[in-house]
Amino acid sequence: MRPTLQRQRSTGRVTLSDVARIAGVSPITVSRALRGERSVDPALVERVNLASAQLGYVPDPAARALASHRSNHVGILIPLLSNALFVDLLEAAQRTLRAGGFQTLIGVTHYDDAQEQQLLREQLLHRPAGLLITGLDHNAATRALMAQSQVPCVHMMDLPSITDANTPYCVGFRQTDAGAALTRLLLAGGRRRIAFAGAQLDPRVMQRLYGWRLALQEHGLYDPGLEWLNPAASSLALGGVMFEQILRQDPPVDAIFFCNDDLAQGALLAALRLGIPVPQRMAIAGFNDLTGSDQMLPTLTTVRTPRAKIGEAAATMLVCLIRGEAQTLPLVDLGFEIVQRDST
Amino acid sequence: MRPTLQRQRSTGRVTLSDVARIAGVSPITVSRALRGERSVDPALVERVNLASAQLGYVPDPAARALASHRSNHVGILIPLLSNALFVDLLEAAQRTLRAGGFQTLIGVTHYDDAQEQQLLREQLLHRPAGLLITGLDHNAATRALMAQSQVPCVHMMDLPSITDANTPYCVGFRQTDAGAALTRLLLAGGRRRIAFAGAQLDPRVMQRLYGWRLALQEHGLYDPGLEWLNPAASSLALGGVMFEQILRQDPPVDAIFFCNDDLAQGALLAALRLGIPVPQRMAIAGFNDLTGSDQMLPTLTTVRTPRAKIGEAAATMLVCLIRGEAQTLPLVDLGFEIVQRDST
DNA sequence: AACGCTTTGGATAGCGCTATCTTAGCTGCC
DNA sequence: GGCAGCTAAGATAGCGCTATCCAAAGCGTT
Repeated sequence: MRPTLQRQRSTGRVTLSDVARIAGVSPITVSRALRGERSVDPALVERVNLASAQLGYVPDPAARALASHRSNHVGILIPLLSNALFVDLLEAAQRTLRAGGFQTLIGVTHYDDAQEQQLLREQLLHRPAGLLITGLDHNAATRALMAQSQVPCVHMMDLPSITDANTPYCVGFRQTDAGAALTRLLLAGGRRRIAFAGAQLDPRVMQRLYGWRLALQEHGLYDPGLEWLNPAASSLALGGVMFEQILRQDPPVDAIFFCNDDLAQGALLAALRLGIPVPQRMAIAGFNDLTGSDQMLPTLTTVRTPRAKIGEAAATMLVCLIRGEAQTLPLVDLGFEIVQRDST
Repeated sequence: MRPTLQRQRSTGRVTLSDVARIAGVSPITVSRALRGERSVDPALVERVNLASAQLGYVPDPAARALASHRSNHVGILIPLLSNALFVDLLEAAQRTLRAGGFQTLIGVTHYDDAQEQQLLREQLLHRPAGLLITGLDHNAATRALMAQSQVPCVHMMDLPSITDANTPYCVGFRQTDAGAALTRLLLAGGRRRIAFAGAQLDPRVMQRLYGWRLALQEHGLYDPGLEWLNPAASSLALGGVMFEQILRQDPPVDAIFFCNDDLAQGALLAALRLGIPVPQRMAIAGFNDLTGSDQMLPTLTTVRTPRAKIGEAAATMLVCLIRGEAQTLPLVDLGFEIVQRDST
């Protein structure tokens, strides 16, 4: 003979039903009142809020996810954590999502398609409310997973070159334009043999490369020999190595556009080590305006990219999509800013 | 008249029951077979695995969490993402946890107790299987939350100075010893007025400070005026500023121990800018051996900290705790390594 | 007055799993 | 041989929510 029949497996947790009992309404009304779903009599909403606050009720995310087939998770996929660029993106996005009541699931793809797909699969298991993903180029399997899942998705950093009816939601800036703008600055400074030094060779680097190419072609100064591409990961050390290589090129190069600031910083340090005067013998420019670029000797000319803004805007857009609120344009271009310093 | 009565709200998902039907056993047996719980006839396990593979069954984490009161989430709390130290820690931990089938929830506390508590609270809502937390000092409310939740927890980076019966699980190294060891290296190099430059002033910085103090006191060279502490966040720029301040101190300082490599790197750049010869006029040492320290001019003497190993070992230990497997010692000391380069 | 239409609250029935209890079968032991 | 003592499989009952259907009430229309 059991002592209590009502509470067989009580876990001590405050549930919706407890709130309903105190508020004197049915559980489903509490559910609707707290979610703001449908229209509920304001007086009842008030009573529910009171009861909920009184009991310290907090909804159970697992139960919600099970019943509604949607969790409060948002999956974020970024290529690396070792590049400060993505860390800034991530932090801004996470802060914004958290304010909206979402938990983020972070996946680091290391620029590996198979990894990306696997991470996405794991995130989708949790039936996320939304997805935030870096870049626009993903392999067919990944795209199929996203499409099948029906989960709202915002892409960060890149913008598509052509826009049509089914343009995905994107927040970023035009990498190609930024690459061309920086190159034009170097040209305006009188440089004629401007090398492009790229590492990692992800899609964004390639777009900067195209921008550089375009700007040089405009002036009839393009030479394929000026393209220095290395698929290895970007780093200070690699920047130094590439600098030494490019320095030896003949006919001599008079400026280098490094695809990322860490490479450029490494090049500046190598120049110091070798006693090469920058910018006299060689102008050096980077990309992203990472930490330390304003501290280098000489200070580094670069492109300031609005990565924190991108993270925030993408998260804000995603929250709107999830809530089904009025949509702005699917494309948000946050631009970039050339920062001219002493290295050019 | 409904066409089918069996499947009223079918979601198309492959469920445990589907697997059970194919395997010819009851759903609960499938559950047990897949989790390896209790003893299930090997022949049945085989049949279940076959059926499961055939249907492509994947358990629903939300349903599991709801029924068992435990999710496959692991909460990770770290202070910052802007310090490469924590990024390395995080990546290693996340990789290890993912391999064990766990999803990580990442919280960035920004060294703010209230934030930390709030983040922990949000993570606990998801009934995590475990927690990974940076450091040992947390305020009473945070500690109470962790204790109440009964969730296994491993602390990263620091080790407690005294160990007793209820020592928490910790993986790290002795910050104090590392601070003292680096200071002794400077002393062995003939330096007599060694300043300590600290920023952020988190517990680990303070422990390095104590180590520095101990080493100087051993030689009767301790002087409170040599302590330069700034609560601002660590950065290259701040390192430059602190270097200039310390440079003007009288009687003159002949070596500076910076609590983190970014400060030391900033100092090296400032020295270049000001034409101060390093290490002749001033020896400079850092901490953590971050990216770029081996590229600086001169290259930076520092302490290499095993952060990736710590992340991995802590995650491994946590997985053991979660699974209730045989436990190693609660304390794992992974040591550190002095890296002597040209700046001292 | 009868009819549809909209609005709002509630009853019901799960979501897909696992905790818990029960039962069937199989020892061993006097 | 009968019964405690165990083991392995299954039946049952939720975990804490929300989707869906239903009913009652309000209200304008012809």
